Amino acid sequence: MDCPRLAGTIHFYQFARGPCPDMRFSRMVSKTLRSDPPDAETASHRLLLRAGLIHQVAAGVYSYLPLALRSLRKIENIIRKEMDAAGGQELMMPALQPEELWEQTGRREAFGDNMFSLEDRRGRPMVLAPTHEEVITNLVKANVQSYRDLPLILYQIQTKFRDEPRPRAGLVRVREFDMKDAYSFNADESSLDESYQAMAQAYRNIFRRCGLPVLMAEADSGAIGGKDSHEFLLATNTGEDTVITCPSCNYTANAEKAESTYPEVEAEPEQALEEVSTPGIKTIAGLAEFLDVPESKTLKAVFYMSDGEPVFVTIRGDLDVNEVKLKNALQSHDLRLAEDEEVKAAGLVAGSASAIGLTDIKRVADVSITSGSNFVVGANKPDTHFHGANYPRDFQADLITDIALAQPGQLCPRCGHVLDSTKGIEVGHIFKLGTFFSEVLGADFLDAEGQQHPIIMGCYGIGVGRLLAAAVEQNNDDNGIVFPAPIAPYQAHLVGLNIATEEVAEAADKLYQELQDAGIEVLYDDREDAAAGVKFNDADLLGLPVRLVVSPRNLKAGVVEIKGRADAEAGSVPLGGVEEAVRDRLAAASEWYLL
RNA sequence: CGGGGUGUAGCCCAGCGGUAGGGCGCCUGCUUUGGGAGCAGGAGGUCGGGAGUUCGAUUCUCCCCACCCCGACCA
Repeated sequence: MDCPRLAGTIHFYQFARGPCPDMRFSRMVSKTLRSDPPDAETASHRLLLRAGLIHQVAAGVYSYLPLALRSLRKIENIIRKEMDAAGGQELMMPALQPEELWEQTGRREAFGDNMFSLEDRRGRPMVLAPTHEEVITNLVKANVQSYRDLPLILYQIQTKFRDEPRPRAGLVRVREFDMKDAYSFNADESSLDESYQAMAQAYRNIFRRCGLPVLMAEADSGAIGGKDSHEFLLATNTGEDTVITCPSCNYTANAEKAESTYPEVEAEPEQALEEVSTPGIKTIAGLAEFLDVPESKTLKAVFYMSDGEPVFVTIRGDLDVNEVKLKNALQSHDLRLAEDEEVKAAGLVAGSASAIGLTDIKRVADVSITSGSNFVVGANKPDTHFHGANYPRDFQADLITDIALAQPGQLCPRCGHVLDSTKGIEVGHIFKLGTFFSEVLGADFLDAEGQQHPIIMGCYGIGVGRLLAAAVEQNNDDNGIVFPAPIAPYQAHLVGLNIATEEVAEAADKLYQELQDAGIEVLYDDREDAAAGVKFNDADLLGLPVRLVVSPRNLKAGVVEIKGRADAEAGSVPLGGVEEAVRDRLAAASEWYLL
């Protein structure tokens, strides 16, 4: 059908109002799906596809349709404002980069198959960048020579590429994605800390202004780099990460990093080491039951391969190994569970192994083994265990440190309260990098005394597309998305019922125009051939914050129906008062995050 | 990379050794309009790709590819 406001004026709208003009439903490219896409299992994947926001091109590669793009732009603009307010300068760096650049820092090998690579026409190896530390460090190296040029915070919002082993859950883990990455450059540690704190505060502001409650969690800082690292996560049922939280003192940490304490096992007089027959017992649970001892009175043996070397790990039976902590403790590049043949080759008896008598293999133990006594441990022969094993009398380790996985129900390391846990999607990560990149690439500055130092760096990322997915994951109901108002593609969904009748068409068109003139973003369902039920269901599915209904019934009463997406019941307002009512609704919906 | 699953119309799916069907959507007309309407007519398919078996393969066999889920992986 005709679209008078668009006909012949496409260019005007593109320039006057950005790439996405206000929209009539009948002209919108995307279609809503009547049924759930069968392959999409998580809520955000299902709803983003079904509502017509995204379209899959390949595994982990999506097109973003106009509705999604509007939402992404809103998120980006919130990010821009906060980054600028924190002193950031926006720039843009290339996604296409020479592979050589990555070889200089050793990260070509570190990223391995996770990096997309290609050749240009001259056969020169190129990569698609997964992140931009190399490029930005060189850029700063060329532009900064003095402490007077520091500190500096630079950021970009750009497409990143990572050839993930397993893309999943729609926009949650993809191979091409929109990301904001920022980098700080400082002359000393306290200045780095100031930049880090400024970014942390900017992040809190960003998520609040997006209408999204966020968890800021202590995080593992990984192979490269410094002391501090925090993740920002949205709590969702389907998150990839587990966060340990303390309801009392607000200690919050990724389970990869989290510490915990657990009740001390009562110390007993040491008993003699005594062999017991345990036929067919291979697990801690089975052992504890068979011998009628608590699991905390047993020791668990786990076998790993660390950079090709077998490692024997001992931990108290009621605890589990945190592989990230173990990897860090070993300074290992590649850590994995040992396979059966490797266990046999090392002369170990799976199910009945212990450190007793072991000397020709690297032994790591969790600190938990030092606080208990008279443990049940493996006897290093089949179907046999020892009773009364004690550290260090009966066994030792080459390295004893905290390698235990924190679990809900254990106690907070700060205040002793019982810990809780939640699943979440990581949407941001901030990080003190230190001088790794500036040293390798020679980004130095002269201090006030004329001394040369490597610039101290930090990096700060937000996954924009993933934030959209996480927002939908966190905000939906049986009927569809419930968009937080600040990142909704449009603020209002104007539905015309019986729109073929002249009075309704006139009134709805007029209202559409008035709302736009008032600066309210409106999606106008002007379809003549869609039944009322279709329109209501589509409105619920898209989940815009405010729904307005113009119909013969409402017109007769001189009103327009108004309903917030999250409201149970609709209300009505006089025709003249719609704009104000919409503003009230939007303001009410955003009360908490505008505080 | 290991395990499991799926590829048939824009979407969801059925089917079968004899050359393809339903629902939704789409087009035309009529009728209808407050929570996924009705009637009539119509368009739309290299049945993921290749090879093999067969008189004949969408169907059986083998190989490959793509996608989904679980795991590994995720500075």
